[in-house]
Amino acid sequence: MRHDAATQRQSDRRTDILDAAERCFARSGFHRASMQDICGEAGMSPGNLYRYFPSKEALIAGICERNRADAVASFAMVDSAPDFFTGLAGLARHHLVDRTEAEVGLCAEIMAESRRNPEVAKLYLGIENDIRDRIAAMLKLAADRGEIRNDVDLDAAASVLMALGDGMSWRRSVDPEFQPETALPLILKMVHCLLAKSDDCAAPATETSQ
Amino acid sequence: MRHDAATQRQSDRRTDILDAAERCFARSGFHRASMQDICGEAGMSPGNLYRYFPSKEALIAGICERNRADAVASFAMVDSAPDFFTGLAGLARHHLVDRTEAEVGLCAEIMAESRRNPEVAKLYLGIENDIRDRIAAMLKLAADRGEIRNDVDLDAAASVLMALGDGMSWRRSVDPEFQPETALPLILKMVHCLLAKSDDCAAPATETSQ
DNA sequence: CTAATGAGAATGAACGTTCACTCTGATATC
DNA sequence: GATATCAGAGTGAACGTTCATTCTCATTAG
Repeated sequence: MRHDAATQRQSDRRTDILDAAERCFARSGFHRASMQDICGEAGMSPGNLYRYFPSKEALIAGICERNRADAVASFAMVDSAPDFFTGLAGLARHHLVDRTEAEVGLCAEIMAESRRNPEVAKLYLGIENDIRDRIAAMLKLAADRGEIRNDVDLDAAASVLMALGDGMSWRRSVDPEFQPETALPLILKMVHCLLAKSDDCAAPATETSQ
Repeated sequence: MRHDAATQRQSDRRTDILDAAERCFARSGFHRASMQDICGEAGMSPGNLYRYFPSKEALIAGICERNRADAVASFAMVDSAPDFFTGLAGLARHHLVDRTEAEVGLCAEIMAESRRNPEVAKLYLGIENDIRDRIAAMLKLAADRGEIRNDVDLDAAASVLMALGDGMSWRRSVDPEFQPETALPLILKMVHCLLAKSDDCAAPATETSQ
């Protein structure tokens, strides 16, 4: 089809623009990054950029959606983990340590923007609910398998895990002195204590530290 | 002295303005609240407001400082608590449940702003370090008293506690469905597991829930 | 030729801030 | 006691800037 080439080209252009916008947004935040900045970064004039995205809001929404896709993808590793706590540790490491400064910053930007912008809020809560569901499913599966205790409110636990992750991620983006590597083992131990069967509650105290 | 009356009056006016600004900021955020809004809320013309504060930045900084004072004050209750875990529970309840929507929102606004505004960042990190130090002191005291185990990195634990608090607070401000009351007992239990001496690790499992 | 692609100047609204001015009440002068 | 003088609280229209968005016109591809 002749269409394909043009459509593909359009899609590529959109991706280029989103890439440029992402760089600008991570650097300066949604508000301080002007369309002129983004145009400069994308090597494109404003008039032309507006042929691909109808507004700055649309750019922000586009960035959020890409972020959503990435976040959901990061759950793939969980399915291939041998047991619940190993999967959780991998997820935590990916979320808290492996992500670049820019990724963490962009994520914080989205969180902050969701407080102001209803459009972004809807997208953001969509992501969050999606992730919570996945975590809850993880917990459910682990409970069925007998890997964790079964007298805990799983939905509440999922919320707590998310709040924990958000808090750490946020702190990392705000406090340059914060060291995720130091905190991670403590967190894992804490969660282990909360969820593990009482038998092996005190077992793995400092296996990851030092 | 004749000065006193005038000085007092000036100070009162500044407080009035900060109150108005706080209401506007909590409602619309730092960026979306215009100086006109604040002037309206304060019942005052722009020209006059600028006689008391040199810029919008100065208003924001003023709000942050007041917030700092409040946060520090909330640690008073800890000193009067019978033991560590009781004090921590009170602190957590105050921080996560008792605070109004507006207070939580304003706090989130400050956190977000600190990512953009170096002035606010300095103030915010000042607050945070102050609080971390207090938490670390709490932990140290509890460790000395033998209330908690002594093989934990106390500074790291303080960071984790703060991240936990921030994460919960943030979530409350962003997700209307989030219920702090449900999550609180889980969190307390988790922290108890992390810090309590292994003997009574599994002891208070669901004492607060149900 | 015409339709898509692109550039970049122009537009208009929003906003923080300023400025020239008024109003009020106290103090000093006669 | 009445009047002139003055400080400073308060006003609100206007200014300059920033920024998202649009308009006009050139270039290129089919």
